[in-house]
Amino acid sequence: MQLKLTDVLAPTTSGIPKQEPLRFERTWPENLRFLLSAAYDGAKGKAYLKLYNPHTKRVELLEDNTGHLPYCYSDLDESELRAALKETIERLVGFERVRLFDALRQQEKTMTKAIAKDPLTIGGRAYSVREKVTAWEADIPYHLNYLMDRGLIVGAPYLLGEDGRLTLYTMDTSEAISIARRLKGVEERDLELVADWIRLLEADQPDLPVCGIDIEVANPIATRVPDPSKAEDKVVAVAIRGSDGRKDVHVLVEGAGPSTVEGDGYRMITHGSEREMLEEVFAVLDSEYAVIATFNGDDFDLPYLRNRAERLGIPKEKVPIVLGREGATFVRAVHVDLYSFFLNKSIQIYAFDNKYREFTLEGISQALLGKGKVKIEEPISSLSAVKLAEYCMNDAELVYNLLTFEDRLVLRLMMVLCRISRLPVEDLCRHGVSGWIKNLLYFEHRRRGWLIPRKEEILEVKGGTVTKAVIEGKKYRGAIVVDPAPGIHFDVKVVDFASLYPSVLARWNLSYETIRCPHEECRRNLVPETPHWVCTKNRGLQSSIIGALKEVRVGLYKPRSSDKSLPEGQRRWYDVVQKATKVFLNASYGVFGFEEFPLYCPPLAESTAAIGRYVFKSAIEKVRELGATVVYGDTDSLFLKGADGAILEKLIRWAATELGLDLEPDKEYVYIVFSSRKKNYLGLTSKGVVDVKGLTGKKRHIPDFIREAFNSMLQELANVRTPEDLETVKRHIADLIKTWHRKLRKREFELSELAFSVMLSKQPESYTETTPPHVKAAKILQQHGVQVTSGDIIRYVKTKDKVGVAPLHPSVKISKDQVDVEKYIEYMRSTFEQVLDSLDMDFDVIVGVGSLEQFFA
DNA sequence: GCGGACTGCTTACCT
DNA sequence: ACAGGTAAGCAGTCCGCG
Repeated sequence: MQLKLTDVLAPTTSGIPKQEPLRFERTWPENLRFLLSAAYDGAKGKAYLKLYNPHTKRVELLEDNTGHLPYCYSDLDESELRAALKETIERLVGFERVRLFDALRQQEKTMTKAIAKDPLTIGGRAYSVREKVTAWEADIPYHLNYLMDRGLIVGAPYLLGEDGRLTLYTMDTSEAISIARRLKGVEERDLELVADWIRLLEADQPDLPVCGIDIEVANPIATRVPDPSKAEDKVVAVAIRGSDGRKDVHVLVEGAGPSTVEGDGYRMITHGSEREMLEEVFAVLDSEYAVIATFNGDDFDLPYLRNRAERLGIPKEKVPIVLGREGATFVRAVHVDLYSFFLNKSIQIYAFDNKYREFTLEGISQALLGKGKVKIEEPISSLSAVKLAEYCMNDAELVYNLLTFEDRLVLRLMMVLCRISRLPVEDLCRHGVSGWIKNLLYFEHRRRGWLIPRKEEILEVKGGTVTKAVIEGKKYRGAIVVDPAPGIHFDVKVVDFASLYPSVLARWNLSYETIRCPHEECRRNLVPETPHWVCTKNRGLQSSIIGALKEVRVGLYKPRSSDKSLPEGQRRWYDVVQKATKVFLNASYGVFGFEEFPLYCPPLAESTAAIGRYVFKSAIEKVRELGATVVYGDTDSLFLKGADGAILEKLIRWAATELGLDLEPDKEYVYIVFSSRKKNYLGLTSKGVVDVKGLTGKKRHIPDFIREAFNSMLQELANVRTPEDLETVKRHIADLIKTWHRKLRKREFELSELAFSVMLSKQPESYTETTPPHVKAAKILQQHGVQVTSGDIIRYVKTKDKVGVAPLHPSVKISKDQVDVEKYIEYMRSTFEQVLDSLDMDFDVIVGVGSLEQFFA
């Protein structure tokens, strides 16, 4: 059955005119610039912008000429403010009465705007305005405030006028609206917002000159990481890998004169003087690249270089590094810290599909590039110049590759995320997805002339939650998981609601200002299972903006990312946009249930989940009414048996008309195996892939030995097409279990195959309640002088001795005899049982527990 | 003093 | 520092047992 929903329900996206191929390095007007970042120049007391000029391939700095100043709002009047701000009054320029829209109370409000000479007067000092009076919008970093007030979006192209004015350079609004109009499901009232997203996401992009850098420091104590704030030790190597082909590694060889040697695919430049070496490096970093990437440069490389330069007496104007409170950047380039970017959970999960686990250069590079660091046996300070050069160059190469692999995927992803969040790249890298959404919503408030509410205000006006979570300690009830029907089921079809929570947000007008709004007449518009109501008079801010983003993702970028008729380069770009929008949509509900989010609104998060449950339950009921069976379901997906094409079509049409939501056919399983456990199943999809969810056999911490044994079972299961095939395959599975079991018994394994690898999520000392095995192993490592920190993956094997575990590490000697084989058999048993249960098989019977055969094995 | 039942902690997963 | 829901292993504790 091939149900083509789009044919039934809505016009396809093929009705949308295809864009001309994306325009990289095409002919742009002479005054075209790309906005890369904004910053504050403390010395001049002014904001400035970093603009990339694609014609000269250089970054230009544009100082503010609008007279913009830092400010915040207060509900006191001028005289009250003057009295309260006596200590800092000379740093204030003045006060203005302003009218703003108070969205919480849905009414205009008069506020006093306190305008300051510098950002620290607003916040950051003991006498700052926000310390002395209740202030609004006083926590926004000044450079972000500046971008918001000028409506400027980083990552977007602008035309630079003679007067320094910047005009967004994109397709016309009318053109964007005509595209928006053809997307299905876009309401007339949201057309403009949808068009705005399209303009922004379709805008041209430059091929920025980029590089990756890495430094090495000679520290006398090998186990201690050098302190960048002191920068006491010499910088012995700096490597730069650039998109212009530069592969330079500068190495300090004291006593020797300057020389340039061609290394293996790179240039090694030796310096007799550290100072001269750094000056030469600084000159390159101050002019050649628009984007400079590091791995942990915010916390190490850049502050180290900056402070080391100062120690060496290099004049300030020759050091292009700017240190800020949150990190570091360059004067004429933007800094991208890949470490903090990859640390971002949303990036890890949604953009990279959980492909990397560890947040080290080695771990991430291995997972994404299939390459790693150069192995060295000695400490940095005792490496030969050539070895050091090779090591440092390789790291810079990895950094560069991480930024640029797959057609600059990461760089493009960052630039799209900047466009969506309206953040500069540096800020984007440093903040989590809640920071991104915060900035987007703040920006929209400013655009509309709305006052950004204070966190306490929202809580006071909107109140808390009323539902009870299933998990103790959670704030409200979440999604429903249907009990799976245990056993093997043939011909199962899955349908799911496309981006359920964002759709609910959009469809039910959910926003912090529309939930429990002040209008009496809206109180009847209740959210199921709660006493909350939703505004019927005004369109919610975040409801419309997230809704619009969802429409462009679903209507444009998702289909285009897999549209084989498009050129590959273009498809890749659409995949980047598709990924970036996914990250935003996925987080758009959760942030409102996150206490630290400045627009935290418990009833809003609670209502979103409640409507999600309502929708889900209604769908289950509808399935039954249509005569099919729900064999499993989780949050937004339904696994159906006995649902033919006609039933699916009816179901989907029902969801569209009755709920206004997209229910989509997802996978089809030839067969699927459920135990009684939720979030645990295995099935063969119609595409011939064995899909495994949640089973221990696929968890990443388990020993390779067990995973391999489990995978060999999956290979067998891939051969099952009909119930008849099952018996043969079950026999094969029994055989293979016997084989793997025998291998374990006879100790035919390498220690490394038996290693559990579990992440240490805190410092070992911080485990006060219990001492889990991986923590025991970590503590043993410490006793052997091995450094362990939070975030490390600890590898250990289970042993027969009293401790029960031994870390697997070169510095700890263990032998195969120490292994507790019984424990591993037990682990293997429980891993397999999750599947065998439902196939009417029994691990113990297969391996013959208590049998003579086993006794003599 | 010992073992089973139970609870809470921890990690990894699913949506 | 997006959310809640689920599974599993293990450490530690409670409880019964003349």
